[in-house]
Amino acid sequence: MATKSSVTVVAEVESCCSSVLAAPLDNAEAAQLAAGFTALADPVRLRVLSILAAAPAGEVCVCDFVVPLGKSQPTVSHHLKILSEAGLVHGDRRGKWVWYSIDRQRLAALRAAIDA
Amino acid sequence: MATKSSVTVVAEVESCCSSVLAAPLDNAEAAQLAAGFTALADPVRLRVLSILAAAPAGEVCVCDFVVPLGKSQPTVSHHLKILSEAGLVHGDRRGKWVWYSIDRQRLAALRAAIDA
DNA sequence: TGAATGTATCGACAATCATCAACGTATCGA
DNA sequence: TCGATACGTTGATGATTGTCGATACATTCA
Repeated sequence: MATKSSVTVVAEVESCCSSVLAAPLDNAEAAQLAAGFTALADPVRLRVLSILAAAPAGEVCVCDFVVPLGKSQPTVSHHLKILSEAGLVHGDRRGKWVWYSIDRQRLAALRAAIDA
Repeated sequence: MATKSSVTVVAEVESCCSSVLAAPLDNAEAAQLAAGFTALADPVRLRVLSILAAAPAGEVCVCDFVVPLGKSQPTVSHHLKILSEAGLVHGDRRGKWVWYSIDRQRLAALRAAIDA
């Protein structure tokens, strides 16, 4: 990971159509897509998405990640932040708890980027 | 990236069916998938795939990556190795040259992993 | 065999990352 | 207002990564 814009690279990946396999990617497009895949490039974060997807209500409270992931609460919070900044999940505060859910549209955008 | 198996994680991602959104991933499956996405999590490597996909013959000689990528030959070789170890590309030596091509099947396997 | 060319590897460096302990912030119930 | 609980942030640390120069390996041609 050489280049990074450090903050929200959220918006652009969504705007469909930038497929790796279609156009010869320029540096900027490549960096935006890479930021998305970077969010997926960690076992803990993939398991976060897996747990979210398997949740009946489609959302999971932060505290319910700690035990299944076997990671400390700050570490879980860290990964959720990265997923959130990549636009792959969204957090919703309700009282003391924050419920996270998957943004399947954004996930689909990444999937489309490596679509033939 | 905390955990790493350091060598070829090639074989398992291919064996279909392990979707992040279907089953609650265990550590091993998550690590294998993460290794695949790690290979995609770099702008240079995404551009490598893009250049390969755009090539009329479907394959590109190593030397023809250097200028468009704007990276040194060792760096290009390094990225090709990573993509190769992830099973996303294959190199074919012909005389002095090595021609690389995309393994679209492996790419499809990663795509399927984030499929709803 | 030797020179030239295309690739891969090695060694080193700066930058980034995952992780946790400690602390700060926010919400709820008493 | 006070104490308890749920999350987020900060700071530090060890490991990994991307990069390049130097060098080694492989192949072709003379």
